[in-house]
Amino acid sequence: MSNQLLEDLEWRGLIAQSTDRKELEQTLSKQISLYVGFDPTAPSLHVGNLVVLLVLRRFQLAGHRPIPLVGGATGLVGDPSGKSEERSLNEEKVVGEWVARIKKQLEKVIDFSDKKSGAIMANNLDWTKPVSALEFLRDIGKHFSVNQMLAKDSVANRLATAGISYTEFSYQVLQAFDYLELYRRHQCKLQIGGSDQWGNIVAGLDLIRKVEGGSAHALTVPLLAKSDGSKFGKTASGAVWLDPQMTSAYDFFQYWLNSDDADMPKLLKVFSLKDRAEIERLIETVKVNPGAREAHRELARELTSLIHGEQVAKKVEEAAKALFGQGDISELELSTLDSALSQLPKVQIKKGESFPTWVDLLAATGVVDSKSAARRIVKEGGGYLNNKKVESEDFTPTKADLLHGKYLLLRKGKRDLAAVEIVG
RNA sequence: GGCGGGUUGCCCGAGCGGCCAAUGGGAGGGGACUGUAAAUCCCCCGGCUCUGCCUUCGAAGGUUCAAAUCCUUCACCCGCCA
Repeated sequence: MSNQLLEDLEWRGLIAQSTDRKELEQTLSKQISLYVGFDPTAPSLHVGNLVVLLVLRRFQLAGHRPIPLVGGATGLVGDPSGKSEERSLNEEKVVGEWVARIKKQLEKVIDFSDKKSGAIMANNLDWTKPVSALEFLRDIGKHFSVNQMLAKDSVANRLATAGISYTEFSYQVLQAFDYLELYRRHQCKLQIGGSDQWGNIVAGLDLIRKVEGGSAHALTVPLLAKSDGSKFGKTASGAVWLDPQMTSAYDFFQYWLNSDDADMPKLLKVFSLKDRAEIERLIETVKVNPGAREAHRELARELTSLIHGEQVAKKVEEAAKALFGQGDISELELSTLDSALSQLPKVQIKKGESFPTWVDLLAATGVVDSKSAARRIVKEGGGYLNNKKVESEDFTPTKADLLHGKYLLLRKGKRDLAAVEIVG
């Protein structure tokens, strides 16, 4: 089974580098504990983090025990890997809040209830905070050669350019300490991370060998890039977050649905927990009938269900169907409309209040950033009310424009939607 | 610690006293074409009470009728020297 897991990962293109493959296979022939660390550098994880989180889930599904770790400690220090400049430190209190939020997200993907392979949540602050600086230097620091630390890519790159503080320089020691601690506490024998984490992970292996004489493994996942070379998981408005407050379930669903056809094989392999046969079938549908976007839809469904729950996923999909449907929007039933619009950004206007002008409405709902932008959009013919183009800036909607006497549907461009609701 | 170079709009990067809201590229946005895709073509891309006004060129002061452009101080970065 172990072999099968690695083979599957390989097929999915999820292995960038690993410690000795044979030994790793052997280790995986029995149930092991393995860990992945997530540093709280933001209030939420984003779809980029999801890649490695799903790999952790794949290991769990194969019978192993995952240990998702939130970096309550490492998040305070800052990982230099992949960063060209020193980062500013976040307040301890803020990081603490982020830790709590990220834990909740981890719980959505990883199963903690199962007895046999139930996950263990870890926070490196738990074992890092009690250690005094002196103890740390004597017990841990002593095992590190600065020469080797300097040779790590993450450090060397920074030395060659923007420089690095002692704080960030120490990061790899902290992460190594984590691995050692998890090895001791839970016999954790494998750490997985993005390919930029290789150096940090190996630092942990070395430490475990020196201190415990034990052997542990490393596995890294390639960093994802889109077929056009741009960074994955970024949109105009920034990263695609897992937190519904930061990226709505609707936008989350749309993100996958609108993925480039050329990226679909890769996206399916990396993000879908479906089996190989099913994924290959879906990839085939992209080739045969790309317009139907069956694969896009399936992936959007699967991931939205995973992160936002099945109920929400269904609603969001229905909303999209209704709002992008061919038919006349005014013919939608009120209940359908209620449900669909509930997923969109919305402003409310009190009954009896006069309507703002078209430009003001667009700006007020946030589909455009400012009134200037709204004017621009209208001038360019990109503003739509109830799916009909409105080209006059100071057009003012009237009651007659309301759908079911209650809603206005605003759209910018092809797919940016918002709603106005009459209340009271 | 000394000397030199740098800090420009989302990013890169021109500008080096008025013609500068600031050349160019990328990212992004709208339109056309399509499939709520890609590629391509056209257009746009600080804000507002929009023929004008306001805020931007690391920060704060100053010189000048006028500063992103000159001067002073401060902060940060990058080189070379110690």
